[in-house]
Amino acid sequence: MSEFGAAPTDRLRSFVERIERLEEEKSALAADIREVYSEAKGVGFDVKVLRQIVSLRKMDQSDRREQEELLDIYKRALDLA
Amino acid sequence: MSEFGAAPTDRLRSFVERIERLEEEKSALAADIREVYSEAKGVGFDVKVLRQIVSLRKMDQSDRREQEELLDIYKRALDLA
Amino acid sequence: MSEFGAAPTDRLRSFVERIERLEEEKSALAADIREVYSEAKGVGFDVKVLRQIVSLRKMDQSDRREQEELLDIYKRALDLA
Amino acid sequence: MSEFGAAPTDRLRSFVERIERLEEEKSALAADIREVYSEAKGVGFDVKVLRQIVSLRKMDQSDRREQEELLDIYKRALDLA
DNA sequence: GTGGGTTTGTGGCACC
DNA sequence: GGTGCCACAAACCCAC
Repeated sequence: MSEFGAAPTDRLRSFVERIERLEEEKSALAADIREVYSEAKGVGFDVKVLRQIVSLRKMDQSDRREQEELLDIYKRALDLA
Repeated sequence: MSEFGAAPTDRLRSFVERIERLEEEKSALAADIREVYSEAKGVGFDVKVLRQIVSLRKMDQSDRREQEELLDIYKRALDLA
Repeated sequence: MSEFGAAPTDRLRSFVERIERLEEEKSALAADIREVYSEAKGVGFDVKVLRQIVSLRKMDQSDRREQEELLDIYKRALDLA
Repeated sequence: MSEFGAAPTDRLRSFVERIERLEEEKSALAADIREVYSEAKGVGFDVKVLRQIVSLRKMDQSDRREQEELLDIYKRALDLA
């Protein structure tokens, strides 16, 4: 069973720890975001709709238009409009 | 057709922008993480294996905790806790 | 370390196996569904929009109206309409 | 504002209905599974622990496979495969 | 462009 | 009754 020498092992450990540290920070931010949604909900905003808004604003405008237009066509075809 | 007044609109915008800012930071961290993997790859480590390592180190904790919890539940169920 | 007697152990095993069997069937159906989407895509339909349609049809009509109306209000407030 | 002709509309409707039928069956199975858990609970088993058991039995396979794959990758990396 | 993996969103569930 | 949690399913993204 081959194995790494001391130097590669140290480098490996270093990479892993850097990643773990960054992922910890990322998790903390995710928690912050959940908290903001929760706060918004607390003053009466609808969280689900809020998420839709954020998602829409993230989309390129022309893509959004296209998507909405396509949905409309499908909806009309199925009498859902 | 109802709509928001000026104050709720401002609050809404504020929430949305706070969320967007946090998500931006989160995305930046995700990019950082990708970069570390890329750097590791650059010195010869296998990214996929590296990801598995990180994942295993993360799992080892939660699995053990789960396991302990499971044991605890059994013990309590049998009045041995 | 306490443990179950023979009868409870059998019952437990029976429950677990029933669940596993049902989950297997559920997975098979999930695969079927993916296949239908794939087939629809193959003849030119947009899968994402298709999913939206299915989702909308699942919603109660009045709920759907409400949701859409609410989204509209938020969109107008943020000049996304 | 474009829209579908009669034939594409029929095809669309057909796809949607096939999906809805399959999803109905899937939901029914999900309900069955919930019912089995409920029944198990009714005779004194702990549902949460039961879920963990099912999950562990499922994981035992995939984890072992993952583990073997990981080993394989290492071996190939070291020209031992 | 396709597949895998990660992440996000939804729904059921228990607790309060 | 509602709120937080957790598990599952869907969407997204990257790498190939």
